[in-house]
Amino acid sequence: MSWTNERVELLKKLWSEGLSASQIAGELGGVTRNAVIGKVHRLGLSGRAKTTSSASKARRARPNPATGSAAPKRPASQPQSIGATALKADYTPAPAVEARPQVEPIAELVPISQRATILTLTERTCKWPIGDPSTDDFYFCGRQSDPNVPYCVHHCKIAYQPVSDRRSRKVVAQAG
DNA sequence: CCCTGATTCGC
DNA sequence: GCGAATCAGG
Repeated sequence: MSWTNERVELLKKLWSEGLSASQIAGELGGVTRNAVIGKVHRLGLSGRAKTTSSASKARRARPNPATGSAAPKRPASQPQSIGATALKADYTPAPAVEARPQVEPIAELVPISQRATILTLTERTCKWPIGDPSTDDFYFCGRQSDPNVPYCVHHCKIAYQPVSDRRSRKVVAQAG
């Protein structure tokens, strides 16, 4: 695949919305996350509003295996003011396939950076649905989970608790 | 191990 | 320009 105008526009859009490079690569198709990152840099889009995770620290790269000439290139650190585009994704995630467990108070404690959409779930991400699938406030917990279980440790506790326990837990949560 | 973005450099 | 390989970091 090549970087057509449309694909570049979509890349810009998704990148500005805060999607990760691998997620964007999945959306575009036919490219790897490396390709996406490379393109982002060539477009001068690097450095999003808030560094997603470890953006600010990685600075060194390959130690020149071929030439042996240890010539560090220019850091290329232009300020690159990014327009304050909305961080909120406006694509509508697919509705949950499985029956949706009750929304628990923990939902609001999921860090935004860890939340997942139906598109970003893997075997190792918590699939606990949060919010109403018919709205665009819907997402999945997205925390890391064991490959063998559908939920993170926290939601496993909720999902596999006896119903009576769950109720009392909820009452407490609502009261407080 | 999973993941993230950053960087270099052969093509 | 492109992107795999490689890096540093959570």
